[in-house]
Formats: sequence, structure tokens, C-alpha cells
Amino acid sequence: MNRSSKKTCRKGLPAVGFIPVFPRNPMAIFISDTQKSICLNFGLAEKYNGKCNLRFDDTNPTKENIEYVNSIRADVKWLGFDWEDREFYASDYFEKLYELAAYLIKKGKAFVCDMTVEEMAAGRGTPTIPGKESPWRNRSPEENLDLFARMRKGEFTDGTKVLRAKIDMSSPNMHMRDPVMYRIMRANHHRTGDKWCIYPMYDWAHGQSDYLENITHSVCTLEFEVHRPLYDWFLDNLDIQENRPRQFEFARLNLNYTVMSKRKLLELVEGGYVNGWDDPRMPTVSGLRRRGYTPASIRTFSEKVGVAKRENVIDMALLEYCIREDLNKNAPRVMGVLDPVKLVIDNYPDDRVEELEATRNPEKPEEGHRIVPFSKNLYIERKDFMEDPPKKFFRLSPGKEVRLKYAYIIRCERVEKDEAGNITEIHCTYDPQTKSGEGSTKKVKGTLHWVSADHCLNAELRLYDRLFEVPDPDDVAEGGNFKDSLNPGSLQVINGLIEPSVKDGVAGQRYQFERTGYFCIDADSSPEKLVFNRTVTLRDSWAKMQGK
RNA sequence: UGACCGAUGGUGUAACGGUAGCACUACAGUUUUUGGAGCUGUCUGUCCAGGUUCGAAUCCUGGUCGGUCAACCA
Repeated sequence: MNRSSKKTCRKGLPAVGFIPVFPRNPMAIFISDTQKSICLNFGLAEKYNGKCNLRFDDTNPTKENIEYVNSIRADVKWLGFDWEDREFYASDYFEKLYELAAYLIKKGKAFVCDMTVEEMAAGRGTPTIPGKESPWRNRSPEENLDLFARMRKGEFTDGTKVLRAKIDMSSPNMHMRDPVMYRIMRANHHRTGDKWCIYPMYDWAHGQSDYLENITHSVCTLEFEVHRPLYDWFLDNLDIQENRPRQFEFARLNLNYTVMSKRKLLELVEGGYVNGWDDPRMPTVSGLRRRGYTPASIRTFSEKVGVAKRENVIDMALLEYCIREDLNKNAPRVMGVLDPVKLVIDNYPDDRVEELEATRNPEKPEEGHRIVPFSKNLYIERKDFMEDPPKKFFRLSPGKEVRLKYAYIIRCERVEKDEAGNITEIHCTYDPQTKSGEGSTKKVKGTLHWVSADHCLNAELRLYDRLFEVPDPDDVAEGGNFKDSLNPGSLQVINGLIEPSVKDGVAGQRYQFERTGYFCIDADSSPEKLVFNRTVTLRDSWAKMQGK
């Protein structure tokens, strides 16, 4: 937002409501413009004590359908916004828009034009060359009114006539060169059925719908900036003085390591590079939802991103920060081993099983604890053991001690290997004096997560990573394609072992797998086959150190 | 070769004409039964040139760079 629009906001809202406006028809809400716009609109309304309407600008029946509307509605609701009973459609106003158009015709400000699409394109000129006036431009208001009425009645075939605003064919702003207001289009509309065979264009319907809804701030993305003079022209020529809506523009959101254009996203979906619009790698609301993002994290993200008119590229790290911040506070902890290696505690009784108390969430002590079974045979993370460790490796290695989280301190005595030299079993001894919570003062540098071999659950783990390997996939070399930089490792499916407490989790339940990352149960999961999506890893300063 | 819009650390975003702040990132220290989280600190910025002014990120002029606009799409 620029200075003046900000000032307008600060002054408070004249009377009622905010914004509205919905693009129609994405298969999914993209976080780039629609989501940002939703958060912005509803956020502003909240902040300035206004109201935000939800309006679908359904002016083109060939490009809209009820599923689009429903998916937008579901996503907005999921984000946590409530438009109460203020769900509107431009099609609610078709009759009024028709009357307003007739008003302009009577004033000599609009005319019916018989040019073909090609003729019109040819006569439009270019930004530097003025266009030519339509030969039909000077029909009388009476004739125009009659023709317009007959357009509505269906007396003309599709594409043979349009209603145009009479403005200025030599304007440097192409949108002011007698823009089309209505076209003839015999298409079934998802709300008005076959009642109409003429449909208003966006520019015509939009501002007038804002006016009819008493909108004060109509917010849209930057590319509509050049439409604003037309937006205002309609209001002026309709002689609207009171309660004039005003259009404000903001820059859409760009994120690195992904693409944001609908066309490219569609290409990824149709080419099978991802599994649909709600693939957890997609920058869509439904994708992020499935990935495990919370509505709160997306709203926080939208706030942190800010609003301005300059082009911007937001670092994916900010999005990740927002979800980690939320999940750290709210996700219950659980232990899960992604790449298991067997660990045997030689001095632990064969048939003994201890039920250990493990903190559910250290950020919320009031949530108490869960029970985790501990026994002689365990699995730990393969990378938590090194036979020949570098310095500063605080994990397990021969002769060294670590704590098994919530359990005991153990010492590695020896390892077994297969013929290829891979470690198959790590043999340890435990110190019975060091049980968690029993006051042992013995300190060790490292703490490992683990699962009990006889009690753990198998689970499919879908490890997601950024979709592209480069920050700006759109920046392609000659002859290249944005898909060239697709990250082949953006989805890795593995089998992991998880502590038994997750067995009753339902789809959508989020956890922190201690020391590894945040995961949520996918919709594909079942009691027979658990499936988790990795939302985001934990920050890993050890990995970072090693990377250097 | 037109019109419109924009330009503040690596990335975003603030600052009635009056101390350039906040967040993310990065780095360092501290703490820790998650190498997580927390806490403390550090680095890096007003596109350029003129002008107005006691004083300019802010106002003016001219450049430079970037974006947008020529569907019966939205």
C-alpha cells in the first residue's frame, strides 16, 4: 500500500465494510495472490473494525463452476475467516448492472458496436498509436437502447454485437479505448442458468458491484492499477458521488524455490510432476494444509510478509519459520526413527518392559505425559552412531555414553557388521542409576531418540522438500524450461518406526518427531497403514556445522 | 520507444520534513534430557545527480534500473 491508501485506512472506515472480491475459478487458492488477498482483506477489516464480504465475480460462465466456488469457500473457512451472511455474487446484480448500463446509454456514454473481434483488435492501436473510432460509435441513444434490449432478448448471435463504453480511442491507457461492457454469450451460468445471454465484463461489473455492496476499499493486485481510471470513470459517469468505493492495489506475493503462476502450476499437475492441486509441495492453500501447515501459521506468514506495491520475493525460510513457531508450541512430541539401526542393551533383562513417562510437550507442561515402552531391543537413528566420529560429535560411538531420551544413559560396547561392512547391531550396556526423572546427576553430551523394537509401529513417511533446486525457477537459460530445475528429491518415501502412542491419531493430527521434524497424518493413512507427511524439519545446527 | 507504478541491509517491511526501527536469514555466545525451543549479542541499508530546507528515506527536477498495460479473461 502506498502512503495515501495507508492514510485512508488509518482514518478509519466511513461506515461499513471492506473489501470483497474474488477472482473466480482457480482449482485451488494460490498463496501468491488469492490467499494474500484474503488474509489482507479480512485482516484489514478486523484491524479497522470493518467487515469483509466474500464476493465471487462470476461474470464469465464459461470459466466458472460450482466446484471452484466451493473450494474457495472451504479454503477461506479453513483459514479461519468468517464472512457470516455476506456471501455475494456479481450475478446477484445482473439486473441492476443492466439498468446502470442503460443509464449510461441514455447519457450517450455507451454504444452498441457491431465490429468483429478481429476488427476491434485491428482498430485498437497500440500504447503509442491511437486507436480508430468504431463506425458504430455515434448511434443515437434510442437506437443503442433498442439494440441493447434486443441483445438481451437473444435476437443476435454470439459475438456479433457488444456494448462498449464511449470514452477515448486515443487514450494512452488502453483500457480507456472504448472498453467492452457486455458481450453476447450463450452459456449456462452456475447461478443464473439460462436467464441471460449477455454477460458483463469484469471491469464493468466489478466497481459497480463494489458500489452496490457499499464497499469502501476494493483491494486487488498491481496489474489492475491501469484499470483504476476506468473503475473511476464508470463511477463518475454514473453520477455516483456518495459512498464511492475506491480501488487499492498491492503487489502479489512471490516465494523462492517455487513457481507461482497458475499456468506453470497447472503444467506441473497435468504433467504428473506433482499429485494434484493439494500435493503437499504445491504453493496452494490446500497443498499447505495437507503438508501440515496450520491456518494460524499461514495468517502469521501473511502478516509478516507485509503489504506494499513493490515487487518482492519472500524467502521460503520465513514460511518455514512461521510453521515451526506454531508447531513448536502446539505439536505433541513423539519419537520416530526414520532410518533405523538395531541397538541391543546387553545387560537389560530379556523380558523386561518398562513404561516410561515422556513429556507430551515441553512448551506446555500442563499437558502431562505419555507412556513409552522401553525394552532390551531398540532401534535408533543410523546417523546417530559413528564408529569413527569427528570431534564435536555428541552422539553414540564405541566406548562413548549418551542418554536415551526419557530412559537411561547407555554406553556403546561393540558393533556387529555384515560382510559388506554395514553395521547391523550396536551393543550397549545401560546404567540403571540414571533413569530419567530419578535425580541422576550424571551428564552426557548427547541425547538420542529411540523406539522399542517389539512395540513400535511401522509407518510410511513422506519426506517433502522444496519443489525446485534453485531460488528462481523462472530464471531459465536460453532453450531451458522452468521444469529443468525441479528437485528430484522433493518427495522421498521411506518406512519409519514410530512409538505406539500415535496409533489412534487421525488424519490431520500433527506431531513433532523429536529431533527430526514436524509430521502430520495424511488423509491416505489408515490404522493398518500409517502415513505421515513431513511438514518441515527441525532446525539442525549439527547438519549446518557439517555442511561447512 | 507512450502511459502508469515502484526503488530502504542477503530477504521482506516501518519511520507528521527531525535518533533509519522491526522481522526473517546468517554468525557468535549462553542455556538445554530434542545439536529443537529459549535468552543475549554481532554484521550488513535509504538507486544516482542536482535542488528546496536549520534539517530530506520522506518534498521538487532530471536520470538509472525494475514492473505493468494493446482478450468479447479476471
